[in-house]
Amino acid sequence: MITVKDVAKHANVSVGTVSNALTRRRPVSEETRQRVMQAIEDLGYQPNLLARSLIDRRSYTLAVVTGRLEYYGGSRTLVGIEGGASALGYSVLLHLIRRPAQTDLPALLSSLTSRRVDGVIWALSELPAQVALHLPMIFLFMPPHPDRSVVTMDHRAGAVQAMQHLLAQGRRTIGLVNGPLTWWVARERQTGWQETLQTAGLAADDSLIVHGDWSAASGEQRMAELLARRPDIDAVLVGNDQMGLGVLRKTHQAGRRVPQDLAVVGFDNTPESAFFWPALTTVDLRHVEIGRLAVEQLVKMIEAQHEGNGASQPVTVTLKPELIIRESSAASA
Amino acid sequence: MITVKDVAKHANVSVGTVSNALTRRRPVSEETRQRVMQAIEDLGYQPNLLARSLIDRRSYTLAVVTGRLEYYGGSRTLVGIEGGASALGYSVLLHLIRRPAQTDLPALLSSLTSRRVDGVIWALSELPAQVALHLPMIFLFMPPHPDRSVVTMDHRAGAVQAMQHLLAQGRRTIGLVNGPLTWWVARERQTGWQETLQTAGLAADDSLIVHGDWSAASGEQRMAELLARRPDIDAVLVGNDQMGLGVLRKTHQAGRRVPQDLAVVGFDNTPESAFFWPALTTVDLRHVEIGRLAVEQLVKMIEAQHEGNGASQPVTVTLKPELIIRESSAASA
DNA sequence: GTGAAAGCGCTAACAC
DNA sequence: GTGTTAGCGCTTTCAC
Repeated sequence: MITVKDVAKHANVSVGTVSNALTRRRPVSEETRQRVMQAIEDLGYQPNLLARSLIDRRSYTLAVVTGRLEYYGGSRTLVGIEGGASALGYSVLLHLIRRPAQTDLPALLSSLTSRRVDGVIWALSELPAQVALHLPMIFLFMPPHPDRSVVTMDHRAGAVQAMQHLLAQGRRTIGLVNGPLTWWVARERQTGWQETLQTAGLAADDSLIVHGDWSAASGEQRMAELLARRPDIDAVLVGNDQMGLGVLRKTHQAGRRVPQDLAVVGFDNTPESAFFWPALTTVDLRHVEIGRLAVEQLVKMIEAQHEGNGASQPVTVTLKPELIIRESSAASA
Repeated sequence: MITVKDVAKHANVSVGTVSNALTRRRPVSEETRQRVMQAIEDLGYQPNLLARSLIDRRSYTLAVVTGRLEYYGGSRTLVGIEGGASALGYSVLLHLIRRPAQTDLPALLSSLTSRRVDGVIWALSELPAQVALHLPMIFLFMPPHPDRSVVTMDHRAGAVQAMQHLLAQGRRTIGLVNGPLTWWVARERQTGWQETLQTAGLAADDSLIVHGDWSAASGEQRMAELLARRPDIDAVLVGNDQMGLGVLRKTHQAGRRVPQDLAVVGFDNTPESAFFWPALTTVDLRHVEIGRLAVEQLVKMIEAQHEGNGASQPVTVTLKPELIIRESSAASA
């Protein structure tokens, strides 16, 4: 492995000059710069970023801790994070947590600080017991909190939008195929569903609610139960598009037409949802933007801390979702 | 930030002893070990892995270079890679390449060596112009090659399996909705399609082939064209499940029943495919296993190199896919 | 078994 | 502008 020393010798300069030529932190005469560059070229020198990090006390690395990539939201958010990070000159260290409950979260966190990551994006609804205070962190998929920097989406508003749309289409008995209530987003959407019904003077009865696990499989199963219990429903709000797929399938099997007999609205706006049968009306959750915003916010915090301004004030950013109207929620025949 | 020095002082030992107590590379008396551990606890010491890496000349970090996560295969493979890596004590540095053609691949590679990653998993069909020879690398989504270590899937065999199944169900005029032929996997599957037809004494006419871009949208469009040109088809082999979704939708719109009038088989075995209408027969590509195997192979290469055995011989691992039979390919009525 | 000192590859501070 | 040297936090000789 070839080092600054070799380059310095080859270019007939000192190691300090090589460093200066490379980082431009101090001026170097154009002529020697050329010579250094030539030497670097000749020797195929690759600076050791680890050594530099040791001095700079920063690694230009961000860690992202997230859950199962099969959830569309998590996967898209990761895309946004990676894009934002590489645009800002940071690398991304990826940690996928399959079973948060069985995972030693504090140990993970200390492994991250050992690797001297500059910041962490915590995209997992489970929180680590205690957070290293000096490490800049952004939390996703979580309610706003005064002590934490959070980038989040107004899921409740999304549910309200979807419900108002269904009401406007003449629907009156609207079921809810939700995800598990252990998820904050699921609780928020349920509140939105409930509030809208109550405001409209309609019953938000518990018998209208079932809970899946976000999978298409569970959507199908839970929809069967809902249909058996409340055959009178004329619409369903579904926690995500994947469950929406299962709901559509079960509805067909039950001999009901969508949207004539039953309207369906999902969440996520996956690319596939436009090609379901019929095309699914859905709430776009702007996952990629969330990821990008999270990185930008995090990098701001890192820079601030590095300028010596100490830990910055927690910040909350809340995005509004967008309703995408397609065939599955057209007015009843 | 607190260092070995602080710990040493606090425990009344030398820094060397702290290091030995921590890494167990050299024996330390039980009594002093306890004292050191206590000091670490007291001070909340976090060893700096960067400094350690500088000496060890290894970072226990793997880089994965891959494309768009919206492709199911890429996303699942990443899950396998991360799982394998963390099981073996390695971290994963993620690089998502949106536009391979516009990306400076050699620059990316040298940034990786600058970060002193121990190895690279190249899960991108585009190759970097020249590869640093000393850096262990595994290539995915690529044909076997004598100079490269490749972990791959026998896509041709997958296509053959699917085609033989369709023939066994009595289908005779089988279209192909493929991905772009710029992708090796698409070329392989097309060869499998063609060979099976020819072996069966059936025409593998070009008019039976259309090419989408792997999206559901393109599946729908291309299927429309295929149906217009060859209304006589009684089955289609589709390059992936997402396009399969579009194909199903267009087929319904055209008033054809699946599977009675037309059988459909996809590739990938996405969880959703079992909930398409009707449930989609598909070829499982075992993406997670590919990722896991790739990491295991890579780590072997890294260890070998680190033991001083020099660069190891290139290895090729080829997995066989598995056909998952569902409703969409049942025998014609 | 433990301490002192050298050194991994680099940048920063201080000379000139 | 450039060279020299100390030192980032750690491991690893080499003494004892």
